[in-house]
Amino acid sequence: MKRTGFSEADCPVARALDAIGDWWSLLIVRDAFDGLRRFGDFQKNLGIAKGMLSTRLRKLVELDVLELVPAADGSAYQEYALTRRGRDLFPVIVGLRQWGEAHLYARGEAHSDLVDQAGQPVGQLVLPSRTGRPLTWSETKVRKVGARKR
Amino acid sequence: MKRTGFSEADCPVARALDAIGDWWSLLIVRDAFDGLRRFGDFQKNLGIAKGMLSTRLRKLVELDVLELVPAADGSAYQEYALTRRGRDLFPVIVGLRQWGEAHLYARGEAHSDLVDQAGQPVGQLVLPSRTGRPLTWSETKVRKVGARKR
DNA sequence: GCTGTCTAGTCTTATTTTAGAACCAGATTG
DNA sequence: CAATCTGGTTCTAAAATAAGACTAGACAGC
Repeated sequence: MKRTGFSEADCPVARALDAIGDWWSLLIVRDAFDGLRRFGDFQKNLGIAKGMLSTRLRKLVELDVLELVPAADGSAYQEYALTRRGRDLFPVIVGLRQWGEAHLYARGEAHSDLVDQAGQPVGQLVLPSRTGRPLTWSETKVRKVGARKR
Repeated sequence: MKRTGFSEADCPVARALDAIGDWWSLLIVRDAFDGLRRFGDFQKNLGIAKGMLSTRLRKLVELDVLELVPAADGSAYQEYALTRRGRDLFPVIVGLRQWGEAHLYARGEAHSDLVDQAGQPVGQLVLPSRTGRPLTWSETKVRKVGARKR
């Protein structure tokens, strides 16, 4: 049957997942953060079928997460570049990275790592309160503002 | 063909998406953060097919994101509770929520909102450097430590 | 400026996943 | 102790995915 959609949901989490919550989209965005920009580069790096990649890139462009720009090397080809909206996914990617790093690797198992410009490992993501105090999950709740459920 | 897997990937983002990056898992976890614990509650709230939910819950328990505990009301039923590993997904959910909120709603459109215990809206997720300075995407890079690609 | 190769796709097909409904066993309620 | 609620499992049709064959236009060498 047709896959369930959440593009109308009142919950931003549901809407976000509806937009980019499939197997490939966030991996494409991750690669874009790593500097990949060309169709062939994504295809080689991810090992994704070209048809899938084509569909996904088209959707990401439609969503204004990526945009088509003239190739940087002056050729007639085009490249996929992150938009502002795409760059705003940075915390999501980092969150997944830190969770995966913390819970999905055996001790000593090789994995890539996020570092700052000086090569120093970055800290953990922090959710600040309005006053700047770090908040944990148990100190927050979801307030329903809309009309419908959730 | 069988869906591609990334459980062996060197990149923690890929491994995390392999574990919880499907349409439903993160929505189930979101609901768990909102306090839902029973099969029927998830099923009603998400409108998910029971077969899907059953499969997803089993996988989340296997991954140790959720665990089965005796029902809080003393009945013979069981409930699904977030584990430590599940609670650590909080920043991921919040990241998706903030992105969705910022980019997927028209001005004034109703949506749910994350607030602290005093009812104050929370701030944006922050990625601090080791010294505590907030970092943007352009100030970080991925260091490859493993043997294989990415 | 012709030929071969590269890029960026589309199309086709087999297989897997999903949605939705029907069904069922054990627990709980009246 | 009969009806209903809870928490599933099983079945089927439709949709998504993977993988490879195919193609049009760009580009590079000669």
